[in-house]
Amino acid sequence: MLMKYPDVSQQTGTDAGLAAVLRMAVGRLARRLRAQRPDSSLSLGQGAVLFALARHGTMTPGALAEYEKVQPPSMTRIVSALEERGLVRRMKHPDDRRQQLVELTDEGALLVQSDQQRREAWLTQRLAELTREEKATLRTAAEILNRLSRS
Amino acid sequence: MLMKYPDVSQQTGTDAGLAAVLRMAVGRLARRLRAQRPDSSLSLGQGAVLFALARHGTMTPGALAEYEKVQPPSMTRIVSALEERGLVRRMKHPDDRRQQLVELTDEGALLVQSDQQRREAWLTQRLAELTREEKATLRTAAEILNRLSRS
DNA sequence: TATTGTTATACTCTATAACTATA
DNA sequence: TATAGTTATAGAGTATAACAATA
Repeated sequence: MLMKYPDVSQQTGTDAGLAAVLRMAVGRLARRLRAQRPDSSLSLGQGAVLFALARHGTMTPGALAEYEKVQPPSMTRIVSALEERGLVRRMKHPDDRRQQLVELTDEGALLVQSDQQRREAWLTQRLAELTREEKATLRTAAEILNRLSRS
Repeated sequence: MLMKYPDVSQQTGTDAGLAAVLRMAVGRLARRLRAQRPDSSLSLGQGAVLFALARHGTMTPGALAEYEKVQPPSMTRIVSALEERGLVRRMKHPDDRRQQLVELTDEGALLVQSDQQRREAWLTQRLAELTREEKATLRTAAEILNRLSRS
């Protein structure tokens, strides 16, 4: 193989090199996941919001936007799309009428539970081919990546 | 905290649960990285292509599309954008005139080298706050993620 | 006929700026 | 005045379908 430039694996010893490799890996997998997503299912952002609501209960649109690292208008669109599909419900905040509370409907909760396996089918299949150690690495890595995203 | 539904961390014991968590983590970090990218710099896809060319030398557009998991028309756009900026050069394939070979220009190679740290600055900063063990985990995880994307 | 790559077109997702309602 | 959320608009990135050139 022609190697005009130093092998990048040597660059992962530095934070900057690791950042480069990680950025590529994350970008490539995100594109791959998007391609695998069935038409009938949810977008990456919609799925993440349902997931967050399942974890945290009701949240305001603003809190969801901050949590998912998108701007408020983007969250408006995501929540509106979910509401049109009957998966979430917007309620008035009891104390502050500027705010809203977003909550899963029964249908939304069901989708989170029952659709999760189906939506992750491709990735689940790939994961099944990994060793226990590799899966443990990814489990730990996922937590670290979430921490990075939130900082 | 209101917990209407089981904590997802309990679900990571299964491949499907890990797939769900990993998909969220990757999607969120990809959005975050996109937001951090400076205007003057390259898109995620453009950067990945320059990176691949630096690693593998010349590649055909088709090979690049397959490697980066995008459709050929998308790769045409990416390569055209890079060529307009003088970062890559398209050459005729010596044996098959239907094909082309894409190669880094000197300017492109320089950008890969010198711009890498700058483009990953935000992520590098975040990585610096991690322990050695956590960084080692991410290094290993990046390799696994790349393998997943290619399978 | 099959393959490589491009052009044409449309869709999805996101952001910034301006606006409304409430505090 | 400041804050929460929405609407309007634009930009980036991707895909599918149709096409051109070559094998």
